[in-house]
Amino acid sequence: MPRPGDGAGNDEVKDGVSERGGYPVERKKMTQWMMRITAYAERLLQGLNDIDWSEALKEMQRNWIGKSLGATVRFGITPRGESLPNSTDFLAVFTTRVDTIFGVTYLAIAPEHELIPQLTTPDQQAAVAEYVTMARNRSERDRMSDVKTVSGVFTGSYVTNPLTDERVPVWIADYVLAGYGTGVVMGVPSSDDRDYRFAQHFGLPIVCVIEGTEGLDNPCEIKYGKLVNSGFLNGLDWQEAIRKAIARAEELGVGTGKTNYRLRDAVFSRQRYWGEPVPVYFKDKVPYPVDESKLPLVLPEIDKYLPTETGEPPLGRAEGWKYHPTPPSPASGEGLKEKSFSDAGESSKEKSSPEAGEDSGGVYDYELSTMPGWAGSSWYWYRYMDADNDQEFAAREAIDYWRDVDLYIGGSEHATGHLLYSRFWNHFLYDLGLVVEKEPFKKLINQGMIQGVSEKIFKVGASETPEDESEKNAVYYVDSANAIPRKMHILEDVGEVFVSAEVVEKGYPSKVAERHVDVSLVRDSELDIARFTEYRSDYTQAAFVCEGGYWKSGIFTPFGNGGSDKFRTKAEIEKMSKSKFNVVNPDDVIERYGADTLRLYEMFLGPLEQSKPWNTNGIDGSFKFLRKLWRLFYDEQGHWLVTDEAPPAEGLKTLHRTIRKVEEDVERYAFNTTVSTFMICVNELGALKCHQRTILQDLVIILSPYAPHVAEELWHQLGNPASVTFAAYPPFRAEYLTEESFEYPISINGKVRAKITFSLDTTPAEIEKSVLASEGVQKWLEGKSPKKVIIVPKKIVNVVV
RNA sequence: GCGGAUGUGGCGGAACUGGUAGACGUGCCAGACUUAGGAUCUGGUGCCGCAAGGCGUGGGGGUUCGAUUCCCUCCAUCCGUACCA
Repeated sequence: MPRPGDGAGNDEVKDGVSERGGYPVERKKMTQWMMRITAYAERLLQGLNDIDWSEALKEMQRNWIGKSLGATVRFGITPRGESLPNSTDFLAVFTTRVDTIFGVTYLAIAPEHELIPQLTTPDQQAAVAEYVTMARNRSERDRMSDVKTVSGVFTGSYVTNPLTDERVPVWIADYVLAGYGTGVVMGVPSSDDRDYRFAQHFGLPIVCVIEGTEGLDNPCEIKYGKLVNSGFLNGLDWQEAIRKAIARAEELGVGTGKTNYRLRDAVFSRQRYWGEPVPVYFKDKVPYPVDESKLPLVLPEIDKYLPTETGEPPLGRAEGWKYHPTPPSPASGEGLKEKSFSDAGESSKEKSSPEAGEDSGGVYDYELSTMPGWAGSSWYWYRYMDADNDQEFAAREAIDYWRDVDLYIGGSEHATGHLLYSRFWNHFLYDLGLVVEKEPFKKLINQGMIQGVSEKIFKVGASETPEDESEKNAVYYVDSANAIPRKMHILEDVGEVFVSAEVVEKGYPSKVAERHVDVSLVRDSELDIARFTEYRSDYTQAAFVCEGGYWKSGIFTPFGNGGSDKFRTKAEIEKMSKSKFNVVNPDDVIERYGADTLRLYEMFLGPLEQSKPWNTNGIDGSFKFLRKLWRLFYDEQGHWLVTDEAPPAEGLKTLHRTIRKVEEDVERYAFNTTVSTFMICVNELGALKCHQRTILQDLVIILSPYAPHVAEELWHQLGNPASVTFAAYPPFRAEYLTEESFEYPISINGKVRAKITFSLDTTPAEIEKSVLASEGVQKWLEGKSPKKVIIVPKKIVNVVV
């Protein structure tokens, strides 16, 4: 997690604060190592088509990469009687909707745009300077949280629309982001909501170019259609118009088709201690890679894990941590400055000058920043393939054998972080020829999150503003007869007032604030006041208002309205988090029921992908199941029940039905139904009083991945010396499941009215005959003959009347 | 706004390619054994109705002999994301 003082990438900043930790983020210029993930943007996008991941996750990555197809068009800067200093005579605009170019009524540029000084006319100088300063001082956070306010300023200059030859004004607006596209937006108020708001606010003209938008209150309601008022684009469908507009722009030499990505390069430096040191040293401020013979570079010891006084990262504290190059090593010492990483898919032809860092002595400073967490997490699975290899990250044979990850089960919170970086690294390693698969994770399942159930109480007057004194010690109750809240008691010496959730729901006149309470203090939505005040000694003098009275110092004072004396909490489902006091520790469950029960219960809760609140109601079911299983082996007095008799047909049928179902379920990751299958199996074997070794031994094997501890124990009790994990999985045998007859549900007009059993060799004609003759069906026919009889073998009979 | 997902008993959920809706578990009701039980066992339990029967998978419509499942439409909830031009 980043801490104050760390560097963070764009992707690690959210709403102006660090995504993890929530620290305020400040823009600061510093030299950073970056990973050029943008070079892989297109391949990372295309690769998504080849992997079996959830659509939600793929979509998140697609959005993050943010590919947009569009065009850059150059708007000529109208001479205003003086020449521009930099001979720049146009403003380039990136747009995904060139087709609407006839609707452009202004251009908006980012407040950071470098041409602002040249574009500003003398009479607008003051206004522009003021606006730019204001926009700059607004923090990232303000700019993001306040998206509704329209602001901007006119530069005084005009540009010429190259496709229409129209003159349009240039404005500065902070809704334009300097970092995206060219930092210039062509304002089309009739087709873009932001442009529309901007034009409305500043009274700029609005020209409708999409058929059917003229006369609408807000023309942006229709964004796609045929073009109108658009010269040579008139009558074309918008997509066709884009092609034609680009062609025309290219022909005139005023623009080109262009692809843009939202994805940014990733900052790879961290100004903290714990992380892999970057194997780079500096000579005359130029970075050089550390010679391979000196790798791995190990973190030096330091006295304090804090930045140095001069603001250097913690590694700056290491005494004598310097690089001493090994004498002559022809391969080493290429200046990194000279060496450029090749673009994706191309190999670098550039060679740096060999003598750059070739030194045989001297002492140099190391890079002081360390690598981020994803330096390791982006490729670790290759180490699993060959964990003991200390020569390379994994031997070629190991990689050829294991190739990629068959199934990755992970949370969707890693969608645009770890899971994107890993794909990026893997593509890079693939390009270097070091790995054999382009995509690292063939299939990915997002497991649902186990959420917490938070309990909240309501505190009166907990807002920042000082409360009205007369309200401070007042207690209200709801008169149940007319449901009007009444002010009844003024309490003496009351520290705080808390109000039961049911009272708040019915309307409590004072301002109340929600506060989390530890879930262990709540049972069935009732707060244990005694334990709460014990745990929070600052609340010993607090009053707890319930429907029928209030508690204070352990004494209940009734209101006389017959209401409850229970203090209710409000339950809410949230992420489990210490700050929400809703964390439950599985250790408690294990302590009480054992790890197998917990494991089974978690699987039994529901589908793997679904999030659900942690609720131990029903955990007894899993526990009882394991005890029933045990009782197939031992009776209540602890006598061994297993026999070596030949297994009965019914028992074999149960066993093999279970084997089949468990196999099917594991294929579709439906562990919840697997557990219920085991429950059915044990219930049936119990009813059959089935204690034959042949059956129980196979059951133990198929159960062992799901309840490993008890399975292992029973396996040994059965007299097997080796672990059950080495036992051969029992093959499914269909012959035990053969049936001679089937009980047909007989439905009349789609409603099941009767059931009749037929042997499987009964012909449909015979079935129809006896069904129609049967009492149950005759009753519904009321003498009429049926319109139609549908017989689906081994499924259903439907009689249409 | 955009994108993704999910809606079934009191609760968690099952029903895999259209074929007995509610498996399994929990909860609840009744009973057995018990001095007792957070133990065990048996029976019942979608809703309305004394019953016959009717109604039921978020709402409305459609396809079909038959729809939780397929199509259209609307609603609700959750997650992600956003001045991205």
